[in-house]
Amino acid sequence: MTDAAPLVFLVDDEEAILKGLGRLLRAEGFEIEAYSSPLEFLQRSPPDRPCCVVLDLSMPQMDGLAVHEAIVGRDWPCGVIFLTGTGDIPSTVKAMKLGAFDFLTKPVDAEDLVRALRDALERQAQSFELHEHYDDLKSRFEPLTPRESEVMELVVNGRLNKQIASELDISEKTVKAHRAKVMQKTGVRSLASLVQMYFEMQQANGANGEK
Amino acid sequence: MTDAAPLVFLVDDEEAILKGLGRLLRAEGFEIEAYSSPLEFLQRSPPDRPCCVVLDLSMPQMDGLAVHEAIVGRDWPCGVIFLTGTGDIPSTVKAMKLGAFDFLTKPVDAEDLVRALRDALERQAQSFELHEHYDDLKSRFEPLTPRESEVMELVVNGRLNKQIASELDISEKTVKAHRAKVMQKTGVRSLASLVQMYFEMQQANGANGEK
DNA sequence: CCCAATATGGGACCAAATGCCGATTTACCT
DNA sequence: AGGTAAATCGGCATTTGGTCCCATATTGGG
Repeated sequence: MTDAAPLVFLVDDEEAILKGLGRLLRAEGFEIEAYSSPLEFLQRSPPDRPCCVVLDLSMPQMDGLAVHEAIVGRDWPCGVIFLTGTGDIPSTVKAMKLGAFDFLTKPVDAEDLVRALRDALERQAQSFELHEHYDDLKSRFEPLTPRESEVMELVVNGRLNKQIASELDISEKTVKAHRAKVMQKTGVRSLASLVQMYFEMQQANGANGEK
Repeated sequence: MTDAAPLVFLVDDEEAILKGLGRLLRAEGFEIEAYSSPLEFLQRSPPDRPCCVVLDLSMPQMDGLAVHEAIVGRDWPCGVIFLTGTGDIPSTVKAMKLGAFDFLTKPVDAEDLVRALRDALERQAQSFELHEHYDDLKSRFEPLTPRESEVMELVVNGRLNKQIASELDISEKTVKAHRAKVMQKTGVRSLASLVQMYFEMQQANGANGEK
């Protein structure tokens, strides 16, 4: 809320490009961090807010696509826009399949770059919020003991207390105790909310854990 | 289940390409439909199973990207692989942003094309199943009357019967009647299942309805 | 060795939901 | 005019779930 200036990283081995784009984008109201070395950039601590990288495809130390993969692999809240002078179609396809927001060619039109950045940052802000939401969900289920989770699984799958009791071979009374603990620890006040939270998190794990 | 041969459309204005690719892909076990005119292709009735189009980018009658948009807009269960001799990077980016599976250049390596087709058809089969699942969900909620839907909305959002009664200004008894009808019509036997189905469909509509 | 957390269960009690019987009114279609 | 579906409400019995109180056994850490 306090720091609303969109964060943009510039990664390019040509200092002239960094200087030029830096001035341009700062004037447009972006907060800029420029790196002439991709390795140096990747040593940076992960940003704690939505951001975007403008990334050169071909650099001496490290391939731009590899940087992209590193960003994705480390789960940075960061969109990627490629900017290259030597790109071909296969590279473009590879980058887009990896989830790049855009792939622009040098010399780049300032309008195009700024528009792409705004779009990317907007979408990044959305997925950042979503990510925070999932973190919140995860933190609500963490304090549950294994047994409580086990009971919850059955609850959100529609089993009655008596069914859970017989499946786990315990008394219905104990099921109620676990169930109450679950509701208390997760902070929900209705079964509906619990079910909603549970499956929302299931889907989140499925979406992030796939492939 | 009965017809397992993957369905592939070829759309290219060059008859020679159609002939060549047709023979190649038929030999690989694909079922092929070839069109030398994109307009003719788009007049075809929507396929009822997962499929994939190999689409030429530049054709005299109609732009390949426009065909792609038409496919997406009509909600065909159909992946798109572009195949072009004259493509540039901006076109590639546009196509990939629209959700193309791949973007290959002529002359195409047979291995590449077949691999791309298999990948696309596999992913298409998954999203086809998902789509069918959503259709099933939708059909379960369709027979609900407006009033019943209204009550259900409140139920799955965790309201108690008495709260629903006061919010709708009706008696708790009526709420119970609507609620019972909802459970009966949707065919679920537990509140948990109803909540799960409801939010699953919410998410489906959100995902399909978004820009 | 004691404490905290976990898992287990009993009793009493209340609130909530379900099921099954019934009913009336309204509106719309044939 | 007759029939059908929808929305409204009542009673009553039953089941299910939630909330207090309480207790015991086990385990792991300080």
